[in-house]
Amino acid sequence: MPRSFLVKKHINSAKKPNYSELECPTVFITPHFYRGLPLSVIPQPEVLSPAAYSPVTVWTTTDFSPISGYPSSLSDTSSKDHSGSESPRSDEDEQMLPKLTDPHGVEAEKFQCGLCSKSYSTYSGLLKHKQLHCDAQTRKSFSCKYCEKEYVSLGALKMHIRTHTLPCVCKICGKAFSRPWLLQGHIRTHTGEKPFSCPHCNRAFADRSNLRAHLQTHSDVKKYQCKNCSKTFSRMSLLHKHEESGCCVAH
DNA sequence: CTGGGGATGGGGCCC
DNA sequence: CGGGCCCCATCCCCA
Repeated sequence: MPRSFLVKKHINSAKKPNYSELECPTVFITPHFYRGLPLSVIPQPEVLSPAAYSPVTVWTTTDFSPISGYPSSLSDTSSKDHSGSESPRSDEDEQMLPKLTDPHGVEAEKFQCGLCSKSYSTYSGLLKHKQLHCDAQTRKSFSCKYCEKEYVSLGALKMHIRTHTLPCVCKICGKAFSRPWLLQGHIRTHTGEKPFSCPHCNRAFADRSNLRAHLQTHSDVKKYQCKNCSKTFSRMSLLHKHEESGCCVAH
C-alpha cells in the first residue's frame, strides 16, 4: 500500500522496481534508474556528478506560469467536479472569458470568478483573486517530466523529481540517492556505524526502521496476524509470504 | 520454508 | 519553500 496519497494517479501501479536490477556501479554515467526510459528524458550526466550533492533543479512541470496565461495543461481543472454549477459549461475560464470580452460591460462588479462567483470591478482584481485563492485551490496538477505521476503541490513534485535526478552521490562507491539522509544511511554501510541499539539485546543497527523491525522479534505478540490461522508475524512481508505459501490456499 | 537482518525508496510532518 | 527526520514499505540475502 503506497503511502502516496498526494499522488493523484498512478499510471503504472505495479510493484516497485526490482532492486537487483539497480545494482549498477556506474551511476554517474548511466543511472540505472533510466535504463527503461527514453533517452530524451534522461537527465544530463552533469546533474549526477559527484559535485552535485545539492539538489539539482532540473525539474519541470507542465506549467508554473503566471496566471496571465491559461495553459492547456490546466485543463484538468475542467475535469473537476462542477456538479454544483448551474452552468452547462465545464471550464471555469470559459465561464469567465465572455464577461471579460463583454463590449457592453461598463457597470461595476462585472468581472466574476467562475468558481466562487465573486465579482470584481476590474479585470486585475479578478486576476488577483484567482491567483491568490481559487486557482491556488484548483491547480493541483503538477506533473513529473520523467514519469506519469502528478502531485497536488510543487513541493511534492520537486521531492519526487529528486528520485529521478538522484543528486546525492556517495563519494566512496558512486551510488546515487535522491535525498541526503538516504545517502547518510548508505554511508553507514561503508563506515559500519550503527547508532540505533536494541534495549533488549544491545544489538545495534544502522537504520532506525531496521531496529523497529528487530524489536518486533522481542515481542510475544507480533504485529501482523494471519486472518485464517491467527499466526502472527513480526513483519508484513513475512505475513505475505505465509499467506502465499499456502495457509490461505483453501480460500 | 521461515524468520530475521541489511539496505533502500518514498511520502508526510515539522521546523 | 526546503531540509532533516520520521515512518512505513519492500526487496534481497542468508542462516
